[in-house]
Amino acid sequence: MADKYQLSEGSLRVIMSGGKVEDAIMQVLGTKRIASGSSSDKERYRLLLSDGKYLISFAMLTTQNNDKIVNGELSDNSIIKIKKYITSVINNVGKVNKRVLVILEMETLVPGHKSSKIGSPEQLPEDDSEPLPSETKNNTVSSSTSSTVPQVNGSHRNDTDVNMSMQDQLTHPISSLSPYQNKWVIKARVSNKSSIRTWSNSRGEGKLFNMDLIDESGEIRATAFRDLVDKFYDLIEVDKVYYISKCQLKIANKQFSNLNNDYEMTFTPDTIVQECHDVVDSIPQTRYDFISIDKIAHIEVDTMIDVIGVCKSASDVQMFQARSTGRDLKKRELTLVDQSNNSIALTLWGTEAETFDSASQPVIVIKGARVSQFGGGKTLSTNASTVMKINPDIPEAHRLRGWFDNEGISKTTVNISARSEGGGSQTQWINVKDVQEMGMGQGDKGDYFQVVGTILLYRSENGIYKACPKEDCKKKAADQGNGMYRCDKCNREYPNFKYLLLGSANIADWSGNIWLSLFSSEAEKVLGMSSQAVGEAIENDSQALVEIADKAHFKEFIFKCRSKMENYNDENRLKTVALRVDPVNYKEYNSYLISQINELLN
DNA sequence: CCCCCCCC
Repeated sequence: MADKYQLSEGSLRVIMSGGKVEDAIMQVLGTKRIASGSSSDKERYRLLLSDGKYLISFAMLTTQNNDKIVNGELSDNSIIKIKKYITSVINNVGKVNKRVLVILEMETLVPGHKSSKIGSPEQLPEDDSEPLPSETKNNTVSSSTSSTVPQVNGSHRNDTDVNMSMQDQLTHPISSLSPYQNKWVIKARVSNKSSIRTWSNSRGEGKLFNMDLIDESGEIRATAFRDLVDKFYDLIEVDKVYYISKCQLKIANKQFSNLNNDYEMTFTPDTIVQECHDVVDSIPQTRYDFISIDKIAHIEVDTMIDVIGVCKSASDVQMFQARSTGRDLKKRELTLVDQSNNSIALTLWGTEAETFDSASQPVIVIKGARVSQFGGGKTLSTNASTVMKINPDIPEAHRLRGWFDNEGISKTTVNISARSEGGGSQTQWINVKDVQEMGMGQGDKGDYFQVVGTILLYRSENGIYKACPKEDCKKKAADQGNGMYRCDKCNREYPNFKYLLLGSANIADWSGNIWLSLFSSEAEKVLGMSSQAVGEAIENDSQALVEIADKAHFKEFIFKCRSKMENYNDENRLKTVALRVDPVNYKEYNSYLISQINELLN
């Protein structure tokens, strides 16, 4: 198998003197993990690389390729094709300049175990080409890429000296920045810029803003503080490309950023930022590491993730006071769904919540949402550093749109934000006959349980009423006969009302049947219609609910219920309310059945 | 040097 491929002999000599070789075929003779600065760092790997004639030990993989080593695809003797690379000359004080090869994109042609060492490659001699003038002059770094080699022609421009000094220089890939090497210039696109934020705490006060910088090799977050905010905030514009140098690097705190970099930068008084006016198509817009929604169920709370989903529905804006700060808050909860047929709630805040419009069911792309947990389900929340894009022009968004419009729209989804009653612990599964037999509803708080049941009969009589229009008030409104509706609870009259369903259904499983009352929101799910739509249908045809209810018959759901004994006319009656109705989550239900079977076997 | 982002 290995005979199929001929190594690109001599290509290392070209590449390592700044030249360009397309799709060079090389052999990996060794891999070595580079000691990292901290335990939170991503591992970095250095390769011993041969072109059959020469070998170099200064080859590095960008961390995006690490999985190839971890999964064993890339091992000793593997033959690879180098599809995209950058070289950088690193200045070692008092020593000869060293050129490093950074592999951005590669493909494994033959795995190591199916190959053996080819030829007798020798150490590539030290760079024998004359160093570029800018390298000597600025005592700094340079690089060339396989796709865009910056032109050293600044002397013919009418720019100022400062401009020329920046633009003449060859640049350094973001993925190779580290705190141990501070002579560099990057050429990066600003993919996101925060607003100016002020802080005040025990260590002082000030203002700051962050930006996300991106190039072909990777991305990094940069922050400017205090007077540097005044100096740079207006200069830096989103989507523009800049030459940036002389920032301080430090270990990134992963808790607050989802950028794929172990480090982040801080602007200093020496920092230089200069706009790049060339047309630079090679620098990407934004990098995403999308996590499919079903996988979020297993992701640790407080992790920052990127996600893409169709906004299937959204709540209205809700206003409340923060318990801790007393501040007035506004939120809106979106339901996102993707090809995994799972859905998750995403909370937007403030202005973003107010202005969001879900009517067209747009594709939402989020970079850096925080995973949180509520009532046993997982949810997502945006924060100050989150970037949200609506219907962005990226392939993933078009693919998702196509899926949703064609099939996703009609599929039932598993809601991973669903909460189980009782403080996050699993609600007990029971059979319908047990509701009576277990003596449910004796306590004053009632008993909670869930059943899987089929609707035998949905009662259509008195299934709807005109309620107080105030949000969250469910009181029946009295028609005053003059176009006004009176709510006794709010003690006022309104010119309007809202329809609410008064659901009642008989559901059955193998063991028996039981009558349930349903909250309006849950009755809507069973009927597949909003209360308002049902109300309007009845206005046109008083018997409309009979037909609507008939469509719900023989449908199967999970009913999460509360049973409580109530006293009616001196007679005790067990009342059971379906607090929540969901499509059957077979994964969850089957694991319950399996545990039951195991119990029987023991 | 921020990094709070809230609630059910």
